[in-house]
Amino acid sequence: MLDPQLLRTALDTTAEKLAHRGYALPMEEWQKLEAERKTIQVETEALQNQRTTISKSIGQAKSQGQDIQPLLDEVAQMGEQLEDSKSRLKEILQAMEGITLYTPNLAHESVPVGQDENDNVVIRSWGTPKAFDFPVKDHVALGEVQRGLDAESAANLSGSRFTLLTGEVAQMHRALAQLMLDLHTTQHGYQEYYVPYMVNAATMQGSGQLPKFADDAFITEDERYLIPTAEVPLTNLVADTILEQAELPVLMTAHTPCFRREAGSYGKDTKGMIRQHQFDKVEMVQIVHPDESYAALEAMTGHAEAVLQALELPYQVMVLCTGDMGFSAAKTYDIEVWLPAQNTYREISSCSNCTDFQARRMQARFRAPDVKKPQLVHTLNGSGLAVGRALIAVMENYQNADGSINVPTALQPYMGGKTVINLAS
RNA sequence: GGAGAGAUGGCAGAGCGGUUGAAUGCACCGGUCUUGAAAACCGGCAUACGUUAAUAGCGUAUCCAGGGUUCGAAUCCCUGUCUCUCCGCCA
Repeated sequence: MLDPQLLRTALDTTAEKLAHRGYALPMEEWQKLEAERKTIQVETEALQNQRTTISKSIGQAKSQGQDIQPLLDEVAQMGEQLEDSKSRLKEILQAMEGITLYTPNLAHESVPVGQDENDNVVIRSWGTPKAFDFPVKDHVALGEVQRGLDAESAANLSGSRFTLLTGEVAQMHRALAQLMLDLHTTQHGYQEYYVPYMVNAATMQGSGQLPKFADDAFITEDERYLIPTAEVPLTNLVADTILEQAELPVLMTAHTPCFRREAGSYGKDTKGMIRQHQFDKVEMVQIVHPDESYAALEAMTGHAEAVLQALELPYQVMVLCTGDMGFSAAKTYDIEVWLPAQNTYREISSCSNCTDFQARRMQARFRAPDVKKPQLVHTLNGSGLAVGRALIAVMENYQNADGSINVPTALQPYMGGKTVINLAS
């Protein structure tokens, strides 16, 4: 949620900034509502004040044994007017909330203005794609050779966009998640969490998934949502709390499955396990002082990169343009890993500074020693990394001509010292 | 799943439907005293929104949440959520 003051005092420039993100702020409607809100709210509060005053004097008169009938008559007239005024105010406030809850965050000034993913900008790259002297297989083919990746069985069990992993491929998937968690907890200062995979609507709204993106989430019969990312439960841990400044920053990480409807992505990445309804991810979340959030974004992006460097996988870092950023983000870096079979870089991590946008929705604040008023914290989240895609990247980048797969050095301790997966022989 | 109890300020804990934003204690902050500290004493100590130049005043809201009764609700009624105790079941 944006600062409502911004919409009152700087409506034009705010609307312009939002337009860069492809969001058209309904300015006229907003201004009309705001003008009416002002009048009605002042009126309602004045009426409320009058009634309270009279009610109190009724109490006094009664205790002194005086006749209260004249006072009752006086207040009787006000009742209806107050009710009307109240309900009108409620309508207006709801209508205004209907606008603010659907309005995305403002982009940071350093974010390039652009339409879509074609306008994202490469910031840096790391590593050199390996030159193969044989035709490379994609992860689907490699999975077949290793008898470890089975889309058909998963489809029989569940439908499309699910994957079944077996044997050493499943083990490597698990090993990757372990490596990531260990790296973040021992090297980067994050505390590990185990979190609920189902959350309520208020939690989904706090981090920005609801109400606008309800179609993207799976919902249970009792109206709980399967988490689309651990960002949702982790970030909401500070909802409705006031932290001491000394407690900041809070660094949290969790390995969870993520569930996404992928509505609107029909026909995209239908082959293989690039885009699934269920995938594992190690997530990083930071709760920081507002002055620190952009430095924290750089650091967090580095934490995600560290995983790829440990796995010795070539990648590039992109800054997303205004038109391609997520709803809650003010600035986002995507990290793309090299996939030789696709001969391109594919997203494996996304790190965002959400500034005070989620904090305002959740009422997550901190108290500075010298400032009386609690202030909103800034929140960040980043994948570190998507485990399924990391598995794909390792399989494809570490493949041999016979379809066997070398185990990256960093991963070997997590796989009982195995140096190669080779079920083909 | 069955039976019962409960939810009040940072914490503990009062609160016959009437001037209660809410007693009291602890914690915390400031002061007096002290060489310093402790103790004692004095004072202060919520959040949001509105109005406003104002982080000044004033107003409104908030005693789990949402409805209702009433001139008036922390207090009464209904629904929901959560917590605790006992029984059952269970990884």
